[in-house]
Amino acid sequence: MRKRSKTSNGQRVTASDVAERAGVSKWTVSRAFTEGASVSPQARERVLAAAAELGYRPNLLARGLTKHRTQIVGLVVDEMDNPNLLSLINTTTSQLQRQGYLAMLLNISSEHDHGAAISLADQFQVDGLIFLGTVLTDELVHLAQQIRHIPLVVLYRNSDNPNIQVVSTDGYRAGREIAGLLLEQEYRRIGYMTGPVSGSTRLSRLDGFRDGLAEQGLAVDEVLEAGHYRRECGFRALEHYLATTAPAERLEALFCENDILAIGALDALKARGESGSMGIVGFDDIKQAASPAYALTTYRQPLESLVNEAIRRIRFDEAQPRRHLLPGELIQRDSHRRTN
Amino acid sequence: MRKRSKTSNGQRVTASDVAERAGVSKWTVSRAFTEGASVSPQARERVLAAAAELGYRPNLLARGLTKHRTQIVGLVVDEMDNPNLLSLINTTTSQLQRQGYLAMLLNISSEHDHGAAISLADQFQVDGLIFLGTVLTDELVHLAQQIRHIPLVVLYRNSDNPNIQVVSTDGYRAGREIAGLLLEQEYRRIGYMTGPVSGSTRLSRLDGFRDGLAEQGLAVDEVLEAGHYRRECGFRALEHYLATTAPAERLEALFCENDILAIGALDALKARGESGSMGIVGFDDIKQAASPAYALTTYRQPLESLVNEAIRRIRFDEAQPRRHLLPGELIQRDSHRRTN
DNA sequence: GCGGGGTTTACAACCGGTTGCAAACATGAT
DNA sequence: ATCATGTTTGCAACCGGTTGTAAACCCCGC
Repeated sequence: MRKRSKTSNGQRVTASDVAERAGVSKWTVSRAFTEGASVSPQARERVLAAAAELGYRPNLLARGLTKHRTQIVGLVVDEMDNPNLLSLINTTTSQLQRQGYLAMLLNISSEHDHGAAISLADQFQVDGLIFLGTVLTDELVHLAQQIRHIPLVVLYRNSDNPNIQVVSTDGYRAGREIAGLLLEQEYRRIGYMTGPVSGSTRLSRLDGFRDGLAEQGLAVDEVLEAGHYRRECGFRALEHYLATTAPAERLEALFCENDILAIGALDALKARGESGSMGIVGFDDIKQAASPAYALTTYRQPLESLVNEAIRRIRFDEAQPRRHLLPGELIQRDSHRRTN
Repeated sequence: MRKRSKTSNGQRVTASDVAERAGVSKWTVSRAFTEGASVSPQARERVLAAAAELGYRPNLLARGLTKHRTQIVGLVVDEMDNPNLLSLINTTTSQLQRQGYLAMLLNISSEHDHGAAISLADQFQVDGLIFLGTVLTDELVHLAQQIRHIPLVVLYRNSDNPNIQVVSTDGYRAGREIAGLLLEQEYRRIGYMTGPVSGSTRLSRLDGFRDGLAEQGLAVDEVLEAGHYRRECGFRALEHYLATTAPAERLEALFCENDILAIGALDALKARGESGSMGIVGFDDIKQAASPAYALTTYRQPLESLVNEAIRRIRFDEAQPRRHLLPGELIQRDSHRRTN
């Protein structure tokens, strides 16, 4: 038995096969598939027809080899236990696909393979790397930068490393907008609930919030520390606060760093039968936020735009690293309003 | 300015560069990097040294082109809103990476690109496709099978399509084991809580459970329908049951299809101050299950083994499609025991 | 009928590896 | 010293595309 005769019995249909079928040479086939190439309309027509009949689909490895561009983006992901991450992965990948890119998932969360994974991605000639909600160690950045000149983008997070591209939601602006919203409601005693203290995510958001309040001569009265981005943590933090603070002295409104925390907070109010006694605002606009049980007022990050911007930066590999902050959208539901 | 002189100034270090440095020919370099090739130890030594000095890393596109194997596995994912999926993606990708594979994430959840995504994966010559918790339409299977001969594996789910490889936890066996556990506790009135009725996942689990109980002459007394795999749904389902059933007639034990539901159920008991009045068993062993607040007895799926089996099937492309069911592990904590 | 300008197309070389083949070499037995 | 055997190594060809160049072609005006 022979090994795959070129034309007929072999599984793979190559450009040469199409060429033969269409009565042209394989170079013409290649040109027929590239946008601005000089091919006569009728030649292209014939090629495309032949390709369709034979079910030809170009081998992207071969193409990548010559073009030095693969349309693959490495998605470096950490913290695989953060449920919020899933929605980020979701929008990122689907947006990438829509733009003709494919995502190679590099899971950094387990053990020490940080270097190995990135190196592997490099060997596959990825067009760029997107870091998704990763705690981006300097080691990691260094690693990625020295390997080859791969465009790096940190998405959704704010890295303070100045050598790296950042595409993220403008937290400062969001904080201000939310401050404005709460001031409209004429709250005076206003608080903030924070998750893990590490994230620089928090900083800009809280800064903007502070500055927004300050414009009206107000300040953040109380910062509640929830510890983690988990419903129970938000629940307990507010529960504890309510239990230890006299009603007259309580906060009138609370901006939570995160929808998860906000929902915990709403649950805590409900559990004490005090729903509506405190205006609550979250951040992210997760699915549950829209449920009528919560009707959580929150701030939606412009996920699609963020991804597209990241892709743009990979595609054109902007010269000097710069952070790009996009505004999100305030989603007004009911939870920020007084109802009693 | 010239375009990348081959050896020195060009970014990319190729096998030829290494060859020159090591004083051998590039073919020897290639052989030094393949496992069972015939190369003299000292030649390999020199090549490896030169490669290390130059920072050579083989171009995997080129390798894939000739070897017809890429070490890339397409991970077809749907239902991107199922939080359980994240942990599946996590273990799957990290296990793949550990085995030298890379995962290309194909997000099917949005719109109509089912075909496009799979076709794209094919063009990248993926070694196989793994369907992860996907509602696997026949159209999808057909599509994937006709394109090229790509090994397909459905992971974690039980497809009833006989033309397709399935690697999954043995739900029937799990059901029996759990039945056995509950019988050991001498419960008589035993129930089952189900999520969406569609999944064939459920069937085998419930079948095994039924058969296990039947061995002792018992049956499933009550099937509670929670609707979705969400905590609130489990909560409400049990809450409603408790509210409408006289204490004397209540179930003594309840096997929930899912830890999420089980946790909802535990919360419902707690909310009524009846914690410990009903033995609860879940399925999956999610993180929360281990928390002392729940101490949920559950059944852990052998995730690593499942992935490895899937990889094995992709690598060796088993001839006839067959389903492969692996046993999981019963995790006994406290929630299945009587405490009052 | 011929030469000039613009398109199309064929060709060769290449991207960066792998692999079958045969020559070169080393080894040990006779 | 000779030969059979086994191991290394160099070479050419190839994987399936792309791209620069040069030849072939077309249309047109002179």
